[in-house]
Formats: sequence, structure tokens, C-alpha cells
Amino acid sequence: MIHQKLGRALARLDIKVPHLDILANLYRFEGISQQDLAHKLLVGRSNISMLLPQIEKRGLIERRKDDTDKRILRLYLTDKGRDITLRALAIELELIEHSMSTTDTDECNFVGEVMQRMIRQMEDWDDTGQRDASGMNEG
Amino acid sequence: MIHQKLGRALARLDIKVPHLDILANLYRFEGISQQDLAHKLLVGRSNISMLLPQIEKRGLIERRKDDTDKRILRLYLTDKGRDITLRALAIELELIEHSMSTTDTDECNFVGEVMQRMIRQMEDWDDTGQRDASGMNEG
DNA sequence: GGCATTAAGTTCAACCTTGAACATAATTGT
DNA sequence: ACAATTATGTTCAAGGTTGAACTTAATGCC
Repeated sequence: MIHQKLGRALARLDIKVPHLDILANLYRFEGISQQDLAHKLLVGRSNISMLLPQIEKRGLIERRKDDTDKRILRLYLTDKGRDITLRALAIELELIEHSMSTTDTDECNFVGEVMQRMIRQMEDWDDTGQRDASGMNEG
Repeated sequence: MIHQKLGRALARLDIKVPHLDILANLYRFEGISQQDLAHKLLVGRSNISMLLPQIEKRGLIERRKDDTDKRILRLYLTDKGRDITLRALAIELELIEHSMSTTDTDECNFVGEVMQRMIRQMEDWDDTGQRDASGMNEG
């Protein structure tokens, strides 16, 4: 749902949510490689590889080969890209602030902590159906 | 991530996460229509329409025409379907319980409340870029 | 009753994401 | 130096979801 709302709002700038994900990271980490970008965004390298030409054609980013390692393409925002990024982030921030306008900082932090505990537990969980010895004494 | 974990675990029963979403709803709401099912699952009718034949062929569900309204197909679990559903739900429950094993009831309820407030706010938000009068006086 | 509108379900083309296979470049070991 | 391994990025086929157009059935309105 947040994706849908944000997607419609970003249509004004003629970019999609995955584009903003990329642009926002380039804004923060200039010269990042595609690999590292994919890792940060939790998507596959192939995904980045197909998304980048779209925003490159629109003149929002530049790809330059690394000088010392010619496998690596380093990514940079153009001036136009920086402008669009800031405007898009403003829209995203607006949505988030509105969504959280009834949630204070303590509540927000608390929710975050609970979530992180849940994620850790989930990562632990064995999805093979074989319970190992370390968990046999539970319940 | 929960989708990935659950997906791998459900592979044992040879069903996918979207199948379980459907089966669990049929278990609770026998005779539901495809339309209502799609609505409950927040997916399009076409999605349901393409998913159902898969689990129908496996003999997990039956589709019967409504007697009074011949447009409607009503959905029922077979005995086999009920069996698979219960086993799948047990797996899902296991994952959830493990994930929440470090979260007590009060914490859980609190997180739920905060989330619901956020969702209401998000639904309110105007994604067209036109701020309307009702929100103009805010902070 | 007959015609327009609304509703349920299906089909299909489009989109997005992924993972595997590939090409190219760097690193490692001998 | 050379072969084997590892790393980066690209391409492609496959899977999943969606929205629009379509078919069929029910409802509303004159």
C-alpha cells in the first residue's frame, strides 16, 4: 500500500519507486558500484542492471568505469538527477510524516525494537522441517 | 523475508504461499466467492482466477456454481485440501510463534495499534500533489 | 418485455523481479 | 607467465501480479 501511494505520487516526476530507491542511494553514496547498490537495496544485480539504463537515458545518472578495476561501473547523479531526487525524497518524506503524524518518537523506537527482535528470530528459524537439537527442549 | 522463509518451508507440502493464502481463507469461509476472496486477499480477481485452477487440479478445492446466481463460483475445500491446509497452517504458525517468541502480548498489541494508526493516516494522504483545504492548517 | 447498466469470472498483454548462464576482468597459486 | 578461481555486470527465460478488454449473467428502468 505504501508502494502504491508513493508510486502514484512519484508519477508527477515521471519516475517509479525502484528508480527512487536507486537515486536516493546514489545521493547518499556517490560513486557506488552496481554490486554494492544491489546489496543495499536487497535486490539482484540483474535488477539494477536493467533499471539503470532507464534512468541513465533520462539523464539522471552517469556510469563511469572505475580507473583501477575495469569491471566496476561507478554511479553518479547528474545535476538534473540530484534535483529530481530531492523533489522525490520530499514527496516520500511528506507521505511518511503524514503516516507517522500520530506516532511519537518513543512509540516509533519501541516498534522498531520489537520488529528487529522478530526479524532476528525469523532468521534463526529452520525452514527445512528438521528441528535440530538446540531447539528440542522448547514448548 | 517472511515470504521467502515460509515459501521454502511450504515446499514440503508442494504448495506456494499464495496457495496457502487461498486455502486458509477457504478453511475459514467455506463457500466464499472468487470476488470476495480476492477482496480479502487484497489481490485482483484475475490473480485468483489464475491461481485456483492450480490447486483445483491438485484436488485441494472444488468450485461449484451458485444455485441462484449462476455468475458466482463458490469455493470449497476437499478433505485432502483441509488436511493440507491444516498442515500448512501449522508450519506457518510455527514460524510466527518462533518469530514472536521474544514479544509479549502487550508489546504485540501496542505495535498493532501504532501500525493501524499509520495505515489510516496513509490512506488519508493525498498523492496527487494538490493539498486540499482540510489539511492546510496542520503544522 | 426489452434495453442499458452493473457484476462475476476469464483471458491476455504488460510489467517487475529473479536466478542461471554468459562475457569480461582481476586475483591467486604454482 | 599461466591456469584456475573469483568478481562485476549483462542477457534471457521463467514466474508472479496487474489492469483492461471480454463473456456471461443479473438487475434496473422505461
